Amino acid sequence: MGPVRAVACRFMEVRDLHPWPSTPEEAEAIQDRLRPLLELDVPGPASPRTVAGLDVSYAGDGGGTGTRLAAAVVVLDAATLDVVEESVAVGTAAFPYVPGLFAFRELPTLLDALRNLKTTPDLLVCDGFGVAHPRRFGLACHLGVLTGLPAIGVGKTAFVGTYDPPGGRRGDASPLMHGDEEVGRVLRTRDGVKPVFVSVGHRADLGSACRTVLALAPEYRLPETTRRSDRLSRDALGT
DNA sequence: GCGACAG
DNA sequence: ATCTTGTCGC
Repeated sequence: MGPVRAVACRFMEVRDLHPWPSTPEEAEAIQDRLRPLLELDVPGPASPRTVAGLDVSYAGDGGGTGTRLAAAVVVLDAATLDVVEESVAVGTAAFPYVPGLFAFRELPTLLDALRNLKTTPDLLVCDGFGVAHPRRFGLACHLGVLTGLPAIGVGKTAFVGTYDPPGGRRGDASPLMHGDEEVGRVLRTRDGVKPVFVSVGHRADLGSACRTVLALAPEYRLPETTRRSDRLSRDALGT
């Protein structure tokens, strides 16, 4: 029983705990039920050897249910940024787009892509947020709990929270505050370029998450993990 | 009450 | 997310 099973079994186990939601109320209830399973106070992967980037592309309108989509996972060697493994899965949007319930749209197809992986990555880098979420349970949290793997989120725009603009140089960061809690960090990955929003999802700490994101983004604003998975998912749609 | 709101 | 032209800059 190899790594493939480790991911697949984890998903099956959790999926059996609840039916797929058909209403926003049911979806919120699932988030509330899974949130206690989060492990947030553990030191994140200090130096992950392999890091998986996940992203989804849509064909046509990306608002409703049933839209065709492609989910891609690209595993990189964290030290060299070389591609270790790739996986793509096509499917349909499993839920309408509702801010705060975004994960339910692409989760099934993302898990399909993860299931086909032979590698068990040391860290999942998701497109979106972790605990920087209205109910502290964004996509990175959901994926982390379902797979049992350390997971973080990297968002391109703010969702919840307030912050002061970080310094203008690469590496500068400022806390993303929600109430009196630091739910994430606004991190500048390139001099003079719009920062990204990093938050923890599962089994990771914010400091390690930011260091890893910086290491993954030596040249461009977005980490190579998301750039690679974005390209792969786009290609899979044929467009 | 009204608007804003990850991808 | 996706629909889209040209344009400024490294």
